Amino acid sequence: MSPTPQQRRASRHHQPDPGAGAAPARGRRAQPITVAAIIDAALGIVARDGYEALTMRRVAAALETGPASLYAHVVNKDDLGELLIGRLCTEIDLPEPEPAAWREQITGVCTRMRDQYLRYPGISRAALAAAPTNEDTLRIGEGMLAILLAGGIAPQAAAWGIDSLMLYVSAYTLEVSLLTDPGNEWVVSRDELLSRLSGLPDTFPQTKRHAAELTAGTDHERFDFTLDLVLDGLARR
Amino acid sequence: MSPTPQQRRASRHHQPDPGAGAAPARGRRAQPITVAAIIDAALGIVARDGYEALTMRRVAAALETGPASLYAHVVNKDDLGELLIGRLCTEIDLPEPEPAAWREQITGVCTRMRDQYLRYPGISRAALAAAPTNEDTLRIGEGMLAILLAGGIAPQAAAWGIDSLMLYVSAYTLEVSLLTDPGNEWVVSRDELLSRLSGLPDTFPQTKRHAAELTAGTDHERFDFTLDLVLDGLARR
DNA sequence: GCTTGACACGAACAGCGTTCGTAACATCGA
DNA sequence: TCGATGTTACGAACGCTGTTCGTGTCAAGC
Repeated sequence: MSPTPQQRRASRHHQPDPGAGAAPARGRRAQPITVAAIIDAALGIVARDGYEALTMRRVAAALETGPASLYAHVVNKDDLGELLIGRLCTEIDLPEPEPAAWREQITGVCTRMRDQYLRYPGISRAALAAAPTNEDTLRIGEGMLAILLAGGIAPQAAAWGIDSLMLYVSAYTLEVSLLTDPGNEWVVSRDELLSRLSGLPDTFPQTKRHAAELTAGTDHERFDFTLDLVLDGLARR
Repeated sequence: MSPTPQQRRASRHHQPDPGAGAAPARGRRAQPITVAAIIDAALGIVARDGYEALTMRRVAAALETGPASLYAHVVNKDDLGELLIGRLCTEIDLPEPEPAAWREQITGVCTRMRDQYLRYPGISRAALAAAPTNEDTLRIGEGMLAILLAGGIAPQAAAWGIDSLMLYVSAYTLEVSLLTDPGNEWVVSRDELLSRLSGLPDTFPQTKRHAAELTAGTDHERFDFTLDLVLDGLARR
């Protein structure tokens, strides 16, 4: 028998599984249901309608089947989320460490992760939930660790720094996704936001005075700013 | 009539509402249903069973009523989440800025937020979703802004720094909540994690070599490390 | 006493994740 | 060639969710 979804998941986390054998796949469909096909269908839904709209039933419908059929390939919905993150991480390629260019290399990886996540609005939710033993995310960690170490960062600072950076990328992209979601009632233009801050009561003196700075930042200026902040700190340790 | 939940929410965001008048509350219950009572009941559930277990039906049951009754006081579940975050933010007191002690003051506020969030596992999910115009979270922003400005940080750096810090606090607490959730299948001791990292294939050389550093950090050492990193960076601009 | 209007809530709807039992097929041994 | 075997696919159902609608029930105003 081919591995059960449970075994698949366990091996993705390098955990021994109370296992069984394996055998070739069989079936009677024109296009058999596979994990890869499920991931493809799911990513399509997330790209079009956001992570909130991702349901087992919709994935099944996209595959022209019923929801029950998915559970032969996927443990549950959380598992599917993890698989999606895994796929996204696999598509990120990591540069060979160049000691002199460690900052640019790290920024590059983070930026690629950011853009990858933003293509699938809200998927960072799954990234935040993904366990630290997932092999695909560990691959990114390995790559970033190699870059930082090559750049001369001390191992402990590098380890914790990577953690902070990946956490920040996930949180930032999740926030951006929520704030630009057209289904969100509170999405608001910069001008509107600025006028609301200026209209605050006098118990918010600093916020009113610096509303311009608080609402500043086009594109991903805020993102770059924070990355620089953290990398500056790492470089100095 | 007392304000509809919609009007309440709008005013919390300083948005004009297409309003109506107001009138004293009436009812025929021993203990009338109020927004405050709903928040209390909801926080009790989250504290005990986590944010995932927060259900309109459970909140209603705690108030000895049916779910429909809540919708006279709360717009929907997202609104309830925002109210919870608002309550938590209200309970955080902000120090009078002391220019010489700005670092300690900022760290103090972030730490209090962290501990507050951690008391209600998973609630940071709602914090990440909360709109940037919510008055209660703006209050924290105002307080931190005042501290940073008093400490001599440039307004733009202060504004973006606050953003990063609050985002990090939410993300960090969310991660910690998920990783220590006893219902989580992947929660694992430090020793177990370390042995899994060491058992990785040879395509993970750095991860295997520095498994100790990657799994290091008791209590909130990682949290303090990142805060220091960001504050160092802010101080230098 | 009667009307008015705000509050509370029972019942229901559509949709969700997940499980169970069964039907349909490919392969293998005889 | 013909079952027997084991695997895949899936219809139907369960229990739960957020939310809405219509009705009941009380306090206040005339």
